[in-house]
Formats: sequence, structure tokens, C-alpha cells
Amino acid sequence: MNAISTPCGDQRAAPGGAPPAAPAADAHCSPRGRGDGLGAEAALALATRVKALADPSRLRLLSLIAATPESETCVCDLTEPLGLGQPTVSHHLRVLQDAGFLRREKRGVWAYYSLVPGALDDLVETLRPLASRAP
Amino acid sequence: MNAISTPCGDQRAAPGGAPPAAPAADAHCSPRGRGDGLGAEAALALATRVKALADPSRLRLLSLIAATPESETCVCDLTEPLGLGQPTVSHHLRVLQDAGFLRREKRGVWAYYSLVPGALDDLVETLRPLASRAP
DNA sequence: TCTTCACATCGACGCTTGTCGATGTGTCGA
DNA sequence: TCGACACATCGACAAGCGTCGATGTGAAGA
Repeated sequence: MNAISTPCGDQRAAPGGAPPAAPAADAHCSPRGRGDGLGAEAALALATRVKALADPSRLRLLSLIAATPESETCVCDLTEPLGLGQPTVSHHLRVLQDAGFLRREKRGVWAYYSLVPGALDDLVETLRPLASRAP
Repeated sequence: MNAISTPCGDQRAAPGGAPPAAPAADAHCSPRGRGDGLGAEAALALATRVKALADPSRLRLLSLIAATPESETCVCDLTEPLGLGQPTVSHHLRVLQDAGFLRREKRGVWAYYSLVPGALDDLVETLRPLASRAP
């Protein structure tokens, strides 16, 4: 609905002609366009997973669960060190579970949360190609 | 201001006594408390950096810049493939710059953004200890 | 059967964030 | 000196998100 036209969409008519030390000297706004990098869908999917980690409470939750001997913890062990209410902790655990980082197992009255083994490593490997791929 | 008391703060008086196959059988709510895992400040600092990546537009920006031969791009090359307005792209670039992922260099009229070499790798290495440290 | 407990879900509230149009700033050619 | 251009900043708006208290759900002991 808002397809505004970018200033570089037309022929380049900048005052400088071409920037002094541009990488591609005479092809400043090279029309390589879309196709490089992440697509819109891939970026959205990746951002959804990253967003699940973009909260200090959730990072601490993962850290607390990872620090447990068997890497599994019940909810009542997590509310106190975080200083948050039980509904809030339950909400964060659900976000992490929906993002694929945690697994829930109900035993009796308690619910045990444990790390999904390769989930965080998988995210890290997806993120790494964004680092500089310079020669 | 809201230090609510968690249910496990007192002596355990649950119906099951101890869960069937709990990791620590008789020390369910072991008072190891705070000290493990990330501290509140470390979690906040890490979440701030992760939050800068938790947006599809910013992930695509990083991807586009990384895909450039010299890993540096001017703003006018980024608005069109993202389909966003110039102020919005400028805002996202600033967020990535403030988080330490991008560097800005002004040459003439143009502003060139380039990846900060070890920034993303550093984040990845900070994130990795959260993965399962099981033996 | 009734009570108690651990946990999930539901609304609600306030703050943050992504996006936009409008405008300001600095540079360069005419 | 003036105009055109690239980019940054500002103010505003809607949507999303984190947090809470209140309530629902299922399991286990009395």
C-alpha cells in the first residue's frame, strides 16, 4: 500500500557523479536488486527465532536451565532467581518452547523444561553467514 | 516494588512429596538460587545486542551489506530491495550501528555502512555457552 | 469427596518499537 | 550564490510485547 519510490530508482544524477572511492566505480546503484542475501521469508523466520532470545528474562531462563545438572528444571525453581511472577515465567517458557529452544515434560504435578539439544547451535549456524564473508 | 513471594520459597509441602524421577530426588527446590547462569546485567547487555538482530528488516540489511564485494554499501542501495522508506532504513542502520554491528563512513554526499569484523562472531560465541553443556 | 498444590490461561495495563511524512543538515556542481 | 541531492532527525501513530492479578485445570493426599 505504500510503495514509495526510492531516490535511486532512476538514473543516477547525483552532484558527485560517482563517489570518490566507491567499490563499484561507475555502477553506484547497481541493479542487482533482490536475490542476494536473505529473502523476506527467510529473514522473517530467522527474526522470529532471534526475537525469542531478545529478552533478558528469557536469556536467564535458558542459562538457568542449562546450568542444571540434567539440564531440566521445574517452573518453581525459576520464579525465585528471576524475581518474576509465576504467570510471567510461564509465559516466557512458552515463548522459548514455541521457538523450539525448550521442551516441556509433565511429570505428576510438576512440569520440567529442558533444552532442545541442537536448537541454539542451529540458530548460531544460521546467523554466522551474516558475518563478513570478505576474502 | 513488586517482590512477590514465590510458592517454592517456603518448605516444600507438595502432594507428591518428591517427583518420581527428579534429578535431585529429595532436594527439589534446591536453594542454589542466584549465582548460576547469567546475571541480570549480563543478560540485559546480551539481550540488547540480540534485540538489534531480532527484526527481519535489520537481518536483511546485514545480509545485503555482507553480500557486497567490499562489504560496504550506501543507504540508497538498501531502500529499494527492502521496500522501506529512506528514514526507516536510516533508523535500522542506526540501531545496528549502536549495537556495534555496523560502522558508518561518510564519503562526500554518501554514507557507507560496513560490517564490524568480529562483532557478530563475538555475539555468537557469547550465545553458545547457553547451549546444552551436558557431558 | 474435598482440599491443596503446580502450572497454564485470560484480560488488562503501560511501555517499547517499527513505520511513516515532514523537515533539517551538509556536500557538490552550475 | 543557489539549487539539487543523500542522508539524519523529529514528531506521531499503530502494533507488539512484558508484566501483572485473577482464574481455570489437572493431579495427588487427607
